[in-house]
Amino acid sequence: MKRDVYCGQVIKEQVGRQITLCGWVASWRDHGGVVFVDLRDRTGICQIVFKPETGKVYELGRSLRNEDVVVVTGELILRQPGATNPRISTGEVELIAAQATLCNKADPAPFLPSSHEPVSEDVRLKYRYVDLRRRPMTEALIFRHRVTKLMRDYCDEHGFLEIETPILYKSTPEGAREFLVPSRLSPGDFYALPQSPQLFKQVLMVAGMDRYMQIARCFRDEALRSDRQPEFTQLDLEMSFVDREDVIALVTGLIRRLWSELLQVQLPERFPHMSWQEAMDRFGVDKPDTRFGMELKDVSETAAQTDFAVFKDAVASGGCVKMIAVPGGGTLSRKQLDELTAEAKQFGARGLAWIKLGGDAGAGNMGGPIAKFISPALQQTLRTATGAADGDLLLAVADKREIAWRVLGELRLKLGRTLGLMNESSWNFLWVIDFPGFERDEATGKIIARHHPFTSPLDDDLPQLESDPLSVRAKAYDLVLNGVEIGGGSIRIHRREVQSRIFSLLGISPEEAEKKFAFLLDALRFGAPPHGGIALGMDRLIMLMLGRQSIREVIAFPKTQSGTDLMTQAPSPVEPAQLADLHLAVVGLPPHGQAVPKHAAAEKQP
RNA sequence: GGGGGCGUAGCUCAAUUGGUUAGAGCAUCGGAUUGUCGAUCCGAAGGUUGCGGGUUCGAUCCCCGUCGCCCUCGCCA
Repeated sequence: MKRDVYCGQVIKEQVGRQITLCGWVASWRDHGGVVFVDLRDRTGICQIVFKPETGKVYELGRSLRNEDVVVVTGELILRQPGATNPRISTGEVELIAAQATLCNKADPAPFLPSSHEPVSEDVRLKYRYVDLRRRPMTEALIFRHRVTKLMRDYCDEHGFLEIETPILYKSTPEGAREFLVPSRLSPGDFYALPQSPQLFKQVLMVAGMDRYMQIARCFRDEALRSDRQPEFTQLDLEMSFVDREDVIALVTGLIRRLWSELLQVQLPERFPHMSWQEAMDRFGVDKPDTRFGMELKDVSETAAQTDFAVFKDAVASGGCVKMIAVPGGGTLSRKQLDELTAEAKQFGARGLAWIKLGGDAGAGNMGGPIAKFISPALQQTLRTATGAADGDLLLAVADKREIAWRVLGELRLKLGRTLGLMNESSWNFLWVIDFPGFERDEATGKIIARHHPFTSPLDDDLPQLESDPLSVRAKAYDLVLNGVEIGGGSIRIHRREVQSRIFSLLGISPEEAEKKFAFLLDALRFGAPPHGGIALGMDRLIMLMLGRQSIREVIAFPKTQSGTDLMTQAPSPVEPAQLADLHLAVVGLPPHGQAVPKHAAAEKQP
């Protein structure tokens, strides 16, 4: 071991001692007689001074360039007064080089980790090892380590066992599209990579493990987003003999500890709970951002009395009219309103009605194309119902309930962002509970499980499972932070007859259920305790804790939006012999050897 | 699969209405410089304007195609 101390951790107490530092040249300044080198490692930076009287060591110091790797030994001294650098933690000391070894001369880096200039993301991803030397990235990985460590400690203190579950798993084509892995030993058969360890953790409860946790990798072959990767990490939990509030209390405690120890923020002992129904009615989404108001108001009754046909027809045909009041929105231009309308149409609305309060129409009046259809008395009712005043803007959607929720929910978020209504420094946690257990698939008309088919219905709603399945609520819960879903879970079904009723409701025949979930159904027969759990999205959680804009900023080696790894060039073609071993043939593409990896086509010739 | 944005030197960006030899900062290379810390000064080198085609006397600029990255809808808890 060459190193005595990390660059960022040398302290004044070590002044006068001979110490050895190892690291990368973060910057160099040659003043002819004296050369300064900033040496960087994962902890920070320490200034090295090379002086002419050291001969060869000085000459080596002069030759150092950015990102060279060196080991330097020398005396740590206090800097001269006035020569200190308050911008780095070690700015009051410096190392006078007495010996130095150049471990590896570096080629000029594609970009400099110490530069303040932003670098385009594809370049960063291609040279990720350089990118990870940048302070924000190093800090993100260190922070991530602290989060997982704390989670493991917390779970350990609460009696959880960390148990690994298989990555090579059985295909269960419910939910997201799966990644498949061909089996060499069973020609023609495939494993799937798990979307989550859901069924294994339930089986572990049947096995009597009582409390299971895992920092689990999950795989989903779906479109990517700034908050979605094809492989991502969850804190996966499952507990036996618990009910909803037990899981919620445990996770609340974990989150409070994370915020307290890693962010020095004290969160309330209990996070607000909100039913799914209330979330939709007030915010239009099942993961409300409660950092600002502008809530949805149902004005169907009033709207039906107006002379505006769109409103009357919507209500008459079983739909509704919902509004949001945009504070100060009266100043929006016609162009901006047109853009909002276009946005509304993108989310499924046929149109967007708007009313300006006061302004050109005069104090206490309403303006805009539909104002004339609303009598003064009804105008007053709308003002009261929406809480809007002169200078504000009312946006209205008249449609089916689901469309009105969606459109106004999305517009609310967009306007909240652009108008700067959100308090960026607040942490609004929220448990959303009482989700509907089932919904109707728009395309097929079939009843489908909203969460997954092993979610237990609320005991009170069980009697109406067959008569009115869409009214059945589930023992499911989501944890929402500032409008982002960071976790979700449920109490599971532990009785086989209830599971059978659910399968039958979902149109899954006993034979089909047997084929897909035999092991789980077996397990439920052989002594299943009541159990439930939750999974927290690690990547999103850490992204939010650090205030980053994308989960790629908290993942060491993320993939691009097209699922490629720019550093390793995965995925890539494989040798014909490999395919033959797996009894696979690639069809529908140019013959092997002509097929060029998509991302390689634009590569420049060397 | 649909919509949008971007692509110029190793990196970050300029380049008038389509007009002469495509510029700057940082990095790199050479030189100067004994207290800097985003060092400074002098000099040099560095370009198939992602790729292919088209329009034009002339294309970084306009058009078509294609590849890549990002955002977004669908999709996905």
